[in-house]
Amino acid sequence: MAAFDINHAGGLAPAVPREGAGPSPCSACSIRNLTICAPLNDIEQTQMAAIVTNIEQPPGTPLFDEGEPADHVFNVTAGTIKVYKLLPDGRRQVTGFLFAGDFLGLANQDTYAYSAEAVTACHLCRFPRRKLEDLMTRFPKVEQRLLNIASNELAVAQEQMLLLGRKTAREKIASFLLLLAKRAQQRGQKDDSVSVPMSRTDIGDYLGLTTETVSRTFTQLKKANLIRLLPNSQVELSQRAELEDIAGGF
Amino acid sequence: MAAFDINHAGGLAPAVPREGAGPSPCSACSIRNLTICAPLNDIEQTQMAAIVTNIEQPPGTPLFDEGEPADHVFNVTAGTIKVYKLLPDGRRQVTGFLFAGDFLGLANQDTYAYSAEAVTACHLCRFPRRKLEDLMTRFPKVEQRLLNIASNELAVAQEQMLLLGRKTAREKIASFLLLLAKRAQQRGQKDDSVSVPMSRTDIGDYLGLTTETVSRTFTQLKKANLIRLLPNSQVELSQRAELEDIAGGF
DNA sequence: CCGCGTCCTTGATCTGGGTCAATCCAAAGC
DNA sequence: GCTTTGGATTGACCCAGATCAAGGACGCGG
Repeated sequence: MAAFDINHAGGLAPAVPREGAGPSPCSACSIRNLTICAPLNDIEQTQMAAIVTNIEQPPGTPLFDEGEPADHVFNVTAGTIKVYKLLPDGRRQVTGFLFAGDFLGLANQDTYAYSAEAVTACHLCRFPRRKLEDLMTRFPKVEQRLLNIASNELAVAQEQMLLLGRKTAREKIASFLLLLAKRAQQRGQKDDSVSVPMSRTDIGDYLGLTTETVSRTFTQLKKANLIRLLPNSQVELSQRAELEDIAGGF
Repeated sequence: MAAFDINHAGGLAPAVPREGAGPSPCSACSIRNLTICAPLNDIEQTQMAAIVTNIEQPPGTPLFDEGEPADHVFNVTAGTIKVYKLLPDGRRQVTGFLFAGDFLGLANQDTYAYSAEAVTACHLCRFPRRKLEDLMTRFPKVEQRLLNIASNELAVAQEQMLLLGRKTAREKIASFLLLLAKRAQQRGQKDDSVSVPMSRTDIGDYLGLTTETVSRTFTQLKKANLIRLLPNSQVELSQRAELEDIAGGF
């Protein structure tokens, strides 16, 4: 089916609507309960499916860039996306990593306020923004869901500000690993080890650190027997409770 | 009318609904076009006014604390509020300052995800959350407005992450002053000088710096003739263009 | 007008994380 | 197998901003 490995995490069934697979191609979507489609019944879902395009995004390719006209919104169905902002001299801040079920592209201006790029190979549902807006006035449930998603993201953003402004490198890395673990759990993956598909540079740009500091902090946590670095970018969280303490600033 | 000076900025007419002042006390509200009430007509506005309580908040007093049941949402009508998160050892991250017109208290959990405290004397409209939710299902316009506000705040939060993660102290202070100026302009205030009602500590906690560094950076910008520190916590932005360059990371 | 408390500023010193510079290592190709 | 290549790691050194420590200024109550 899928011609290439979508996700290091593995084991995830392709959540993509297959063309003509039934009355609503989305009914087979394994992550539907995580997305904006969650509150819709079958008939409504079909109308949603009518405006959606399924796209594939190879690793390292841009989905859109900051400043481009914000014509589409997206829903990640498989893979990992990073979103980031740049300063003129190239300094970068990754403002988030997105996984299967995450929504992307909310903008109240007519241009994107940030850039988005595939970290791993990704599948996404793409909605024309205008048409989704039309659909939202018809289905206020979707708008409610979107408001929920937005306020959730706001809470996450505030947590991230606390991290960026006030946490040490050690606390940042611990928080990051636990966040990945929590997100993976939400998607129903095993939690004995976390997939860390992004580069040290991406992690640094997410946490306000350099690659070197990220690397050093990983080794430091490894030497303290709090984590183990496994093959295939897997990280085992050996002492979850202690990591939680570090991440929480205790 | 108002017994005490609401705002260092001065010149702002009390935006508070006075009891029994007319068919809809909110119709006199000078900042209505900034708030969630903006899209409502007179009749709808009256229904909104029926669930609202006007409250006063003396400087330095808490509005609510992180973890408390999130029973109310608020709209600032005058003054300055700070919202922040704490770590167990007392490290603080101020995630935002709120001014007249700003909305506050959005939460998708049943508890507040952050604390809020008056910086200056404040007036706010308080809505019981449950009742506002009922009202939103009746007036989808309000829900739309709220989604707009939320996505706007998200964009602001991402900008702040860029600041916290990747900007220097100098760039942070320049960005901060310009943000205050922009917000003041939105509220229709003169823009030759900005009111900076919050303490150096609050500014530091907002920008991920210490008071000392904030203070030193202010003097540094002053010596470079980019700003002037005036009485009454006013700051004159003498070289706006150059400040913009610094803030933007050029 | 004085005294007091709070915040702000300034100075001296320290340090966590940045910078610069080699390796190291593993996957991909030959 | 060997080489290439792009991260990842590690080491040596540096510096922006933190920390520690005085003063200074200003608003407020008496």
